Amino acid sequence: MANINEVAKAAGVSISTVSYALSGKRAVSPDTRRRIEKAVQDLNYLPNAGARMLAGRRTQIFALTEPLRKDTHAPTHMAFVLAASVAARRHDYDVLLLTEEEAQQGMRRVAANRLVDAILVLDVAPDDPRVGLARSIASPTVFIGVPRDNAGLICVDLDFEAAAARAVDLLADAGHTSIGLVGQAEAAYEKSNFPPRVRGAFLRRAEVRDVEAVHGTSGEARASRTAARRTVADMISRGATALVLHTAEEAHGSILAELSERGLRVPEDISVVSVGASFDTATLETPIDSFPLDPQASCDAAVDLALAAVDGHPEPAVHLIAPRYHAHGSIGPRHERAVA
Amino acid sequence: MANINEVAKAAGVSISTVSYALSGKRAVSPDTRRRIEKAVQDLNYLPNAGARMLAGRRTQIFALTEPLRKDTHAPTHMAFVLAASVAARRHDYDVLLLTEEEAQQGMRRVAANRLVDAILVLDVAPDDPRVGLARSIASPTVFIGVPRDNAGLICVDLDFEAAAARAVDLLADAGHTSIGLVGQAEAAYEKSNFPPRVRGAFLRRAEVRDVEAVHGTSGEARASRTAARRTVADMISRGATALVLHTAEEAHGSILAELSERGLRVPEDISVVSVGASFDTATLETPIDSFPLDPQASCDAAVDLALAAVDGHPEPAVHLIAPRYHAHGSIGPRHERAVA
DNA sequence: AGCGTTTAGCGAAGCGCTTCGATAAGCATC
DNA sequence: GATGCTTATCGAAGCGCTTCGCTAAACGCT
Repeated sequence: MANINEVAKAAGVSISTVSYALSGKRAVSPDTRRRIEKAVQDLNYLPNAGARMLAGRRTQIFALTEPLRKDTHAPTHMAFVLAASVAARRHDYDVLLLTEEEAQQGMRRVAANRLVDAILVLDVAPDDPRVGLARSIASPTVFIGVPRDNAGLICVDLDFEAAAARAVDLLADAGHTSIGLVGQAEAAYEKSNFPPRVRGAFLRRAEVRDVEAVHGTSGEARASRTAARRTVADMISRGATALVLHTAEEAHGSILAELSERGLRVPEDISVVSVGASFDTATLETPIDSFPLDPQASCDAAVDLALAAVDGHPEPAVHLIAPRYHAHGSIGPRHERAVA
Repeated sequence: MANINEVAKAAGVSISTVSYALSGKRAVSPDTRRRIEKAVQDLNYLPNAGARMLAGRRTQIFALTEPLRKDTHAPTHMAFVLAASVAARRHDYDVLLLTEEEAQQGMRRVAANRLVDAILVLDVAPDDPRVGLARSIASPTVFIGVPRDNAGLICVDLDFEAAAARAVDLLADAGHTSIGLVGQAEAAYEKSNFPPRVRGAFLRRAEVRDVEAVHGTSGEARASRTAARRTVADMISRGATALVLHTAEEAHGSILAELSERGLRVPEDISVVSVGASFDTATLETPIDSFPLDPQASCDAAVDLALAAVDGHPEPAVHLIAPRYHAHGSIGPRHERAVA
């Protein structure tokens, strides 16, 4: 309610001194600073957001676009939204939500509006319409995910290729010579950007390591328990002694159930490692080694890039985040066994 | 990029005329209006958000607080966030996210800040700390959910009591004399505001209709498949011929599985109706009649109330939304049958 | 003592809008 | 033709801040 004028009066200084004391952009004597700080406390002063936007060049707001697709995994998405908000707040930024239908028109609006300093794009599709939009608007835009055509864009993502390759390496190092990748539903390979990246890297690395590799999906249009189980059963009958999982939590569950029903113990009879999971694989029925999705790391990086872009140092490039490995004892040496 | 000055120049009028033409707050001649509209189009003009906030009294932004609890059901929550955003946009409002940890301090901040015109509070707990906060800040605050102490607050919620009572009525009208309510996990009766309301209304209405009623939960700390199935099994063995479900989607699924495993057909052998579901009960294995949660209706109402409060007509009261009934043929007349 | 240099603070000009009078023109009235 | 109403438009003040440029005072040098 109080404004800078009242603070200035209370502290016995001019408003410009108050402004400089608060922003730190010019030196203010320790004594004066203390008087101003006291006045700020006493009056419970916070600078008016609108005035700040108008006079300063910043709005201290990022826009965050919601997913375009209806079938986005809600908990994962929430984790990203949360991580983005927290990262933004650490830099004194707020987050404005641009939802689905409004995402595109909204991006245009808040950019022209000068309502936000930058836009963060979540849940990026391979051919995302927001790519073209980003190129045509004034606001710096950071993609959390990598569209196919990313020339000139600022993108951040987990390095799925590296994660998949390291998963293969771990298994190959343990002596496995036949590895299965249980991937997402087939439809996801069209609509989302990382499933194909995981698959590609998996197959390439298997080739390099000279291990037999098969890829199977966990459903057609959408992931299903039965499809995932069928895929696993098939892989096992074909001699796979290790599995890389790139599926949702439910599918992880049913895959582990399938293994246990076949009397296969992890890691004694079969090794399992998860890639790009959005949940905690340690709390599964059988804890699973994992290169998880890292919303926080991604969003932290995205916010840093957004800030840099706001400051006029845009770094148009794909910034990949090194995957982190969480070991939970689900990888073991290969043992000969009868096919279950 | 263009500002009101350039528009005024292009249209050959003063800036105040442009402002009045766009806001419609004073009459502008049709001819002038057309020239201004053309200039706006040509220059792709949108009024600067900061300037508008400062000069006008509105920011055209609502804050939306995220849930405080970690165990909130993500898809349901997303539905509310989405519905709130859409409702807000219909009135030319944007939505600013205040997440968990920041929810309380953030409410204070954006209120003092004048960053938002009103605050919408989601996922309200019975003893929500945001209640006291709401009373102490300047921003109008609308609760989507009903805290225990709601004196002087503006609250919106589905009328859970009415839904539960109507569910009982439907079943009693169909001739059922023993009804079970499968509720949420026990912990939810402390942490959330509506489970106890549903249970209370269920029991009271059963009393009025003179039918036998039992209430069971679907878990302790958190809902579990097995607990839900056990509760159902118990109810059936005690002679229940109808069930009211107030559980999550997964529990609905396992309850239906339990029924089908016992050879009980819906609605021939047992009637089922769902209350307060956040998902579509028509797409379950067996479609179930439902009085669903209605994020859209709730959020529409919340936004209307927020707008009224911004305009200085606050309506401190609990506004209950009449439940809507979706029939899918899961209620039938009572038939004698042997206990399964 | 006289000089330049740094330091701390002030005043004022905007940022781009909204909104309050004021005014001029158009029209009807007597 | 003077009077009073409308109607359409304009000018200017002001929203609360940031920031530029300036001025004193204080300081250090020779």
